[in-house]
Amino acid sequence: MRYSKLLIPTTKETPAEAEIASHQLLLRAGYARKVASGTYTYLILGHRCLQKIMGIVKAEMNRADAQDILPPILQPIELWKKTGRDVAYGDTLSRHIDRHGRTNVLAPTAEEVMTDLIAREVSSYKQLPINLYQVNAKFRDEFRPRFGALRSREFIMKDAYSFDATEEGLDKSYQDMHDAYCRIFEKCGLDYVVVDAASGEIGGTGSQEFMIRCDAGEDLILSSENGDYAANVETAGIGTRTFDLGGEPTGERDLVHTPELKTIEEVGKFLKVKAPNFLKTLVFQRQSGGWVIAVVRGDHDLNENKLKALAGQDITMEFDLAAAEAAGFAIGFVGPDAVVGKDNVTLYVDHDAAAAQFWASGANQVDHHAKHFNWQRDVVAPLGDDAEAKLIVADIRNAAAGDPAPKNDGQTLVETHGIEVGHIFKLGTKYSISLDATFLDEDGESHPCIMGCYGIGINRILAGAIEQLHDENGIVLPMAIAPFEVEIIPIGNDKPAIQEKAEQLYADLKAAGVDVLLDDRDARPGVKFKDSELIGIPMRIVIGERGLAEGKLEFKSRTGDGAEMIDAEGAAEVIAARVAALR
RNA sequence: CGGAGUGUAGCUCAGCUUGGUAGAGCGCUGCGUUCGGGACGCAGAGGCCGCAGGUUCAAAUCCUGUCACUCCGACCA
Repeated sequence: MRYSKLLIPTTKETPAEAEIASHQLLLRAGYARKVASGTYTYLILGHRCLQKIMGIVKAEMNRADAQDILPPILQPIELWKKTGRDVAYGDTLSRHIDRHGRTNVLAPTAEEVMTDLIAREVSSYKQLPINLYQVNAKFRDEFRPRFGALRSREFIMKDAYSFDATEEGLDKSYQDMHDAYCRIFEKCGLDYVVVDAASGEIGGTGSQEFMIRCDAGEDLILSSENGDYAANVETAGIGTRTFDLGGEPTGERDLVHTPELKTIEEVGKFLKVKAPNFLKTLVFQRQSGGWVIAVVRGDHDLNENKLKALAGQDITMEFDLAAAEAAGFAIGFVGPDAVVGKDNVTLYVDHDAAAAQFWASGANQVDHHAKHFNWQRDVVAPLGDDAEAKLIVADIRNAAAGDPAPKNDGQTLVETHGIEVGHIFKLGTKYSISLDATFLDEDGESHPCIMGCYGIGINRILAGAIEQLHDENGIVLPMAIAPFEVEIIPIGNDKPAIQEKAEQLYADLKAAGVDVLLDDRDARPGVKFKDSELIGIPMRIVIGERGLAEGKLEFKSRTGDGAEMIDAEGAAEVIAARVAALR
């Protein structure tokens, strides 16, 4: 295509609204423009990129025998009521009432409509397994869209849904998708990592995320130093740790008046106690009755997934304050010994909080904290025979850098940030049961389909690629996903020989199947060079008077340092071969 | 939804404290010079100072409300 005909509004200045590199560069390089918070128009460069990514994704999905279909974005809410996700999704689910008063939703994902299709059309095990996918706009009314294409309200997602007759079938479908995803991200030229993930409310037995490593990523990844283990902090385990609840007190309990001080930071400053010497005590109410107290060290964060896995899913921190007070909890000032003397309360303590050392904690009195808390004296002894049932030491916190790796292989966990670009789940039968997607087996018995779902954020790949691959001059996209593969820059618009050579090379490269951009603008060379680097075209051919006099063209790779002179004669073939080698 | 901040030319911003005819740089248009790393000169176009009230002889500037956007947090597949 000809640069002069395209809308590529590059800017020298960085737009004030963009904080992170990918957002800034998407705007500066003229890839996209914002329409409203969390919604963007992708211009020619951005759109071509997205199409390249979609092409790779579709090719690999098709290769894995998944089929590309096109369900509607606007869906009747009745489908969502069947699975209860009209409620579970909350306000993130965008609703719309049509002229007849029917409520529709803008689909944030497509389990319902896909499963419903299978329920209607598939009835025999002979038709399974089957894998349906779409690449389509998705809408999530995020509380807080941010970071440009990283978290937008409207975005393009590839989502696939597998339906199997057996668990073994699901395992295979899942593994096939896992392998396809690896190929996709490799083809896109990205540094990615597969991590264990929490399957959360969606349920199921297995879940992995595909992360692009970069500092701007919203997710925290914990991995062992040798890479044998990697997991999202939501689910990352911790290796074996020791604990000791039996040590001697460090001193008499010392009550301190700490009015209006609630956070560890505030109280710590006031008491001159560092966070690792604090016990953080959190109270949960069990919906079926009773209470759960969780204790972690002040510098650690509770992991609700882990706690719920141990204590039950029906516990919540959103309880009525009056009820908590009635039960004897001085919310904001609770200490571990709040368990003493109460029925129907269970205490969960993280290993690192279960130590015999100096502790400061809440004092179980409004506006008071206590120094010299001691497990043996203040909790274990008073509980007596109840201790075994009511005091449980377990891993209930987020893993952090420096923790032992879960495999207990001597490795230590390190933290990195990542952008989640893909997520695969073993769903099981949750959706097939509620939408009645059943099949008859060989014996004529009816069973719900066993499902998996597999998502890829197309826009996030673009944003993540830019985040990962850019330099001080602009975007540096890999050949496979760049909007154009080669850019031709003629120097000297008034020189017929140069014009002619540029036109000829442009035509030859197009004929050779190369995506080529000809910068035919009447602009100074410096402007063309700067724009070329900013928009990140992988290969650049400069046609200038000096080189042409010797029958040469200048070839430069966006990633390489120097330029190289190549023969003008037969240049198209040489360049086309180099492009092909990097696709 | 809680906290913080910003809305002035297409973009980046100054002006606001102390009210008195709307500013700069970049970009854009025309002419000329220039032409291998974001050129230069001259001449121009372009703003209801987010919106609505209020105070005042007079509001970009002070007050109230409102909307939008950004960041931190919470939430979330």
